[in-house]
Amino acid sequence: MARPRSGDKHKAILDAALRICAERGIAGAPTSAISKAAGIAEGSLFTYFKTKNDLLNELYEVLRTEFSRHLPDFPHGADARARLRYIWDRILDLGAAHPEQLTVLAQLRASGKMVNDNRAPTFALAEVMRAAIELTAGSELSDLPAEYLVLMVRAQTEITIEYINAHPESAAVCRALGFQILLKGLTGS
Amino acid sequence: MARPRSGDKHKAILDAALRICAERGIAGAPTSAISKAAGIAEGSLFTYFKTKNDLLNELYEVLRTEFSRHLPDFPHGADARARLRYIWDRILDLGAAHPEQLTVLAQLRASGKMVNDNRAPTFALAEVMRAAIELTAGSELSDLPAEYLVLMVRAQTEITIEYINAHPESAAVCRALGFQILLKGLTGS
Amino acid sequence: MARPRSGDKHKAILDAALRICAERGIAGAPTSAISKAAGIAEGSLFTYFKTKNDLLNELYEVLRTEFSRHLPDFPHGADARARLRYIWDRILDLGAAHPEQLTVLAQLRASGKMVNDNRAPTFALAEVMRAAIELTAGSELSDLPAEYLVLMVRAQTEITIEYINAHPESAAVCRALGFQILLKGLTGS
Amino acid sequence: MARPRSGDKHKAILDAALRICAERGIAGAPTSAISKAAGIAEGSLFTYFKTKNDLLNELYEVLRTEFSRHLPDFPHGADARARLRYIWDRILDLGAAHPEQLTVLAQLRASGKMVNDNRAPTFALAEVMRAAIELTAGSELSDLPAEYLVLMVRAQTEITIEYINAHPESAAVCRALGFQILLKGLTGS
DNA sequence: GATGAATGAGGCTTCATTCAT
DNA sequence: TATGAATGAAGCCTCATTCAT
Repeated sequence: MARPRSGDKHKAILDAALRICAERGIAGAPTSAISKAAGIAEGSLFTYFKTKNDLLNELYEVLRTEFSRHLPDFPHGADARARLRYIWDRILDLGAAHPEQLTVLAQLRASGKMVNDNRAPTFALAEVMRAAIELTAGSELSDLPAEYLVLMVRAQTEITIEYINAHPESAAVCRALGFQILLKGLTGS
Repeated sequence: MARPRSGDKHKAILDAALRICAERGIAGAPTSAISKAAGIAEGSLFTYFKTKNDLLNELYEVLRTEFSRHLPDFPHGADARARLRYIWDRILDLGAAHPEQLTVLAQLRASGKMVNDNRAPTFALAEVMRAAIELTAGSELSDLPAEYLVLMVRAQTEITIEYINAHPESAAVCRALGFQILLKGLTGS
Repeated sequence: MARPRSGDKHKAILDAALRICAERGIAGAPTSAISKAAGIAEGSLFTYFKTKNDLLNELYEVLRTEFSRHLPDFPHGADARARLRYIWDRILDLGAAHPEQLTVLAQLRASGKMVNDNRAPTFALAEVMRAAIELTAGSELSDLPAEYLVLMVRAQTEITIEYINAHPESAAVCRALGFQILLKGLTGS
Repeated sequence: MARPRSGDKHKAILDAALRICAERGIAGAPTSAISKAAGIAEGSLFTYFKTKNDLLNELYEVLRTEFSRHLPDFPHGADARARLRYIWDRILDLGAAHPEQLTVLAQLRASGKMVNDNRAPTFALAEVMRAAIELTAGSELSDLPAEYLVLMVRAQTEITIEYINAHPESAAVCRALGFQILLKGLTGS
């Protein structure tokens, strides 16, 4: 683990925090362990983040946001179903490749320490919302707040990932049929 | 002959733990605060629970289980839809009446400290599973593991409660249409 | 371990204390463990001994004294050498049979908590002193305080037991030659 | 770059531990008292010693070893009797000057918590052994394990110091005649 | 007398944060 | 800016002792 060059320390700390939190839980992630994993001195961490809580908040934001960066060939022109499916697949891919990211995201969300000052929705979230609105348009479901629908989609993907990680042999079925349930729920077909 | 170990005190500690954890998060719930809230001395807590973790585990079990106790007039004879709806309603009721219980349950689940030695499913969980199986019978969805379906229902109820607590004005819509989505997802109608 | 009959509780506690102290050291011998080992309730211990320190002091006294009870056929008429040898042998016997007793005695002595209100010497100690005085009579060594000689004999037996317990194969040599050293030291022959 | 870990502080802690243990016994030496006596914060103690037991072990090693450092003009060329006498005198000197060191050493030895991973014998111990071997050579006593003889010499010095500290007026006699006993024991003359 | 729950003062240790170097 | 020693407030837990039953 080469010591990262000076400008990247900020990122190195976030990476280290992610790793440690994933391995040992937020409660088991002292700043000392994080700075060690980041290859810096204990005190240096506080040059980059004023408090541990600031670090955690930024980590939360990064994790929340980062996903949207990995949607290069999003099918902008396709229909709502296809666009939702695309995001569904990418999230499941991420869940398989980096389960820690989602684990930690969930832990941070549950910790009740996140500031959450009505941040801008990420690209993915915005797209999920658009798709959900389109899919429910015209039916009674259009009475539902769009944010509620977004929460629902997120919950569905999260438990699908959780289940797949615990039972990898069911990955294919859950991916396919999990989406089908989601879609039928929203469209009735 | 001696002062008997008090069942009340046992319960008082669990109640206090629930309250403190709900208010300040698990991490912000020192045993000192819990015992104080329970009206006992710091050391006494350890007469009833050998370690803090034991207390948390028992709290988890209680919360997990307790819900099933409040289903007096469960419609055993009704069809799957009605039975699922009954449970859906009761959970939402609980979420409205005691949001802490579900908050803390989620926190404990996320903490990764629960022993979870393949405990028997609660009555409610078992019924959800039965209903889900009946509802998906005959369709492709019957290929899905029943546990996955249960996770899904739980996730759906949780986010519904979360949303309602944040936006009480949408309570009615979310309760009705949230269930409709769930049902359509499972049955396609 | 049958619960001892009421009158023997005092002794049961002392026995238990001896056992626990030997196994886990004085520091690792909480009153709770002692009372449990004695088959009584935690609080009952304090019916028999006002404080833990009192118990320890009495245990000390018992251990110190008890040895003298097991000298039934002490050769009162024999010469100093034979009498000293008799005691030497009996102490080594005890050290082999009940190493805990001496271990704990040493620990208690080192703890610095013993009251030690110039207690009467035990029979054995008194005999050691008489023998030592006789053996050194007429030589320069008679200038030494008799108590010093007693300490010396005790030290010699203690380390002999310690060594034998650690290296049982040397038991015979140490017993024989250890005594020879002691005797030559005192008499020069 | 940072405040360097201070060798002084390391030593100050050991000194403080020695002092407190001597005054109040190991059991009466909380880390809080030690750090206070060392003039540092409670937490700082653990910068220098990972656990209290580590501190105690190192203290033990220091005490065990340190004595050998104060034998500047050891008479390497002299005969066994003279060399043994030299060490005997130095130990008694130490016992008079720093009785705590030997008290605590004995306490630590008795505590049963020392790691004692077959450490190299100190210079003094090695010399005692050599002298004892020379002195007993040719007699039956040469059948005795050398370690036993070392234990014996140590025991003899310890009780001599103990007695002298309790009865300073006998210092001269005990020093002279105590050694004479030791020597006669080993050589028979 | 016997019981064991109750007490609360400490004990050891961890940790976020500060600050001298 | 980087470092890591220093800090001291908690945190969890143990334990001698008391006291209601």
